[in-house]
Amino acid sequence: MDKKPVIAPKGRLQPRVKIEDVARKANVSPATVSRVLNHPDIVRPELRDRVMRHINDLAYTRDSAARALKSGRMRTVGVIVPTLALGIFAEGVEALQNRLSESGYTLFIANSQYDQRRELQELQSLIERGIDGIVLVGASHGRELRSLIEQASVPVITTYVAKAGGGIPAIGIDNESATREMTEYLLRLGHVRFGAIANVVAASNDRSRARLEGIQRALSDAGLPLKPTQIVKADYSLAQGRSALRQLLTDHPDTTAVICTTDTLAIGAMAEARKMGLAVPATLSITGFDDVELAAQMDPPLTTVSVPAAEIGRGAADYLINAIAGSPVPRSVVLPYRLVMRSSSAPPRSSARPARRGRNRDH
Amino acid sequence: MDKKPVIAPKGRLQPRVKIEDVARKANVSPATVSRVLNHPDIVRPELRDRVMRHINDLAYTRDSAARALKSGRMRTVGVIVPTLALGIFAEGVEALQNRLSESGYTLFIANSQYDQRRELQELQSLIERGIDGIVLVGASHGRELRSLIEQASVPVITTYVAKAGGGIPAIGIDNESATREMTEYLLRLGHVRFGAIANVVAASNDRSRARLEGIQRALSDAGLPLKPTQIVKADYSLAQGRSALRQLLTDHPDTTAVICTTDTLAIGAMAEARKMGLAVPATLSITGFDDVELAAQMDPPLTTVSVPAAEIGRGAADYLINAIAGSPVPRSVVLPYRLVMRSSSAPPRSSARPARRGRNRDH
DNA sequence: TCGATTTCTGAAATCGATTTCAGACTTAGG
DNA sequence: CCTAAGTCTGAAATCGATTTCAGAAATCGA
Repeated sequence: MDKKPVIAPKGRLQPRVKIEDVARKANVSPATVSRVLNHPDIVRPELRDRVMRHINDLAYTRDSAARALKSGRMRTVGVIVPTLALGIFAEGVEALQNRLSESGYTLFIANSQYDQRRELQELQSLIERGIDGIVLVGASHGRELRSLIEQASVPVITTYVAKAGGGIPAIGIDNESATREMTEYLLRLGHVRFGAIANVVAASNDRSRARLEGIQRALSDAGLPLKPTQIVKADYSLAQGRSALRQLLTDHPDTTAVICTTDTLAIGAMAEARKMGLAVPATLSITGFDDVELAAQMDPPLTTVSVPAAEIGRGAADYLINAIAGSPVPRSVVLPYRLVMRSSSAPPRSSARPARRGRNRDH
Repeated sequence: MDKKPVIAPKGRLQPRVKIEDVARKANVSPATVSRVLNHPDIVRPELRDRVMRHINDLAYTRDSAARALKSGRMRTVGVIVPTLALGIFAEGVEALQNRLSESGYTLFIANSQYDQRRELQELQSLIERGIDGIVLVGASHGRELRSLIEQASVPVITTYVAKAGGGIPAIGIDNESATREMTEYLLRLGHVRFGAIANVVAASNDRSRARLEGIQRALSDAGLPLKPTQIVKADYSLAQGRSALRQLLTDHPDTTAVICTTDTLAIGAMAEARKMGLAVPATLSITGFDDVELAAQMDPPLTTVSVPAAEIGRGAADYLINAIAGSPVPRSVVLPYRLVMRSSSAPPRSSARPARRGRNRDH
C-alpha cells in the first residue's frame, strides 16, 4: 500500500522530465529541443511546433541549475533593504520585482535591520548564490562590503540616495536638499522657532542623517542655527514621534514649526499635538517626509516630501538589467522629489514679521 | 592602459576560482577539497587545515549552480504575496526571510497583485528556478496552480488563512471566526443597525470574503441579516473607505456600527465620519481588521483584530524547512487572532434596549 | 618484520542543458 | 541534371562540484 507519496527524502520522487525525454518523444536530438526553447527562430516552424507540443505534453521545464551552470548567468538579482516594515521600501521592492520579472529575472530578498554586519552576511550569501546583480539601500556601506562586491565583480546599485561613496552608483533623491527646501519654505512662511525630530539613532541610516543636515544647514544659513535641545533624536516609530514632540515642547514651549525626517514621526507628533490641545497648523506647523498613503488623509493633511519609491525600484531594475547585459549605464541617477504642501503647515500665528501677503496660507 | 575593468560582457572577466584551482595549490585532488567543505570530519585534520588555508587565500566559494545541479537542492524558497504594500504582508515576509536565512535558505519574492493569472506565472517561474519550497497567501488558488505544485512535488504552505482547499496545508488565523466574534461583541454592546465595508472586489481576496461572511453569519444568527445595501464593497484603499462610509450612511443614515474588513478601510471611514461631523464612537462605532501600527494611534484608537503576521512568517519557514528535510509536518496550523477593543467602539447612543450594564463601554 | 585492517585520498563518472562543429539535406543556379 | 550555396539538425564537449569505487598509505596485532 505505498499509495501516499512519501516526501522525497533525497532526490525527487518522480524523476524530473529531462530535455532528453522530450527529445526522444519528439524524435529529435536534445540540441534541437534546446534550440526550440532558446532560439525558436532558427528551427523549422513545423518541427518547432512538434517539439513544442511534446514539451507541453510532458510539462517539461528546464533545470535552471544546469542552465545556470552552462551559461554562467543565474538571471537572478538580490536586494537588501533595512526592513520591509517601511512602506517606502516595500513599494520600491515591489516595483523592482515587477520590472525584473518582466525581463525574466527573479529577485532574492534579504533585510539588514539597519545592521551593517548583517548586511554583509546577507550579501555574502547572495554572492555565493551567484546573483547577477545587487540592489542596496543608502550610502553607508562598510569597506568590507565594497571590496566583496568588487571582488565578485557583480553589478551593484544603491537606492534612495543621490550619491554614495566607493564608486557605487546610486539612484534616488537628494535627501539633504529636500529638507533644506522644506525648511526654507517654512522660513518663508515666517517661522523663527524651529524644532526637528529625526530618526538618526540607527547607525546606518544615512538618509535621515542627510535630512537632518538639510534642516540644520538651511537654518544656519538663515542665522537661526538649531541648538542641540531643538533636535530630538528618535528611533523609527509613531510612538517615538509622540514622545519626541512632547520633549521638544517641554524644552521649547514657544516652538512654531516642527520638521520631522519621516512621516511616521510627523504623524506621531500630530497625534501628540492634538492630545496636548495644540492646533495644527494654527499654533504649530508640522512637516514629514516620505508621503505615505496616510499623509494625505490626516486631519489636517500632512505637508511632506514625496519620494518616488516605485520609480527608484524600476530604475534600479533597469540599471542592473543593462549593466548585466553590458550596455552602457549612467553613473548615477538623481530623481526629483516633490514638496507636497498640505495644511499641516501655515504661517505662525503671531509671526515675528507678518507674512508677506494676507492669505498666503499654503500651496 | 586596460586599467578600468570593463563590465564583463559575457562570462566573468576574472575567471572564477574553481575547486580545481584550490586543489592544485594545495596539492590535493578536487575531491579532497570538496570533502573539506562538505564533510570536514572525514579528512585528516592537518590536511584539512592546509586545504582550508588555501581556500581562504584564494577566497574560494563554491559555484552554487554546479552544486545545485549535482545535489538537486537549491536551498531556496519562494514566496508569492498579493502585494508588499500591505504592512501585514511585508511583516510576514520579513519574518519568513529572517527565519529562512538562519537555516541557510535564501528567499525569492514575487507578487501577484491579487491576480491569479500572475500568481500562476510567477509560480511557474519560481518552480523552473528549482525552489525547494513555496509560500503562498490565502485560500483561493486555481486548479492549474495546484496541479503545477503537485507535479513539481514542491513542498508548499499557504498563509494568513486557517485552511485551504486542494490538500494545501495552511498557517494563519480563522478570518471568518474573527469577524464573527467582533460582530457578536458589537451585538452585545447593543448595536442593531449595522453596516459592513469589505474589500472583496479583487477576485482572489478570500480573506476579506471570509471576514465578510463572518459578519453576515453573526448577524443572521442574531436575526439581523444584512441587506445588500448595508454591505459596501470596496477596493483596498483609504480613499475607498471614505467613500464607502459616505455611501453607507446615505442609504442607511441610522447606522450605528460599521465593521470594516481591514484597518485601512476603517481608518478611511473614521476620517470621513469626522468630516461628516459624526462622533466616533458616540454616534458611530467603527471597527477594523489587521491592527496596523497606526490603529492604536488613531483618535480614537481603533478597535480591531490583531493578526500575528510575524508568527505566520516564522511558522511558514519552519514548516518548509522541516518538509524539505523530510521531517514530519503538521497538517495545518491555526494561530490565534486577538480582538483588540479600543475606543472606536462603544454602545450605541440610544440603544434599542439599554446596554446590559451602565458603564459597559468597552474592553 | 609481515600480513590484515582501517583510514584516506584520487580518478573518473555524473548531474542536465547549451553550443560548437560538422555533416545531411534542401534549394537555387547554370 | 548536376554542382554550389544555404538551411537545419545531431554528436559530443563543456560548465563546476559531488561522490562512488578502488587503490595507496598507515596502523595494528602477532
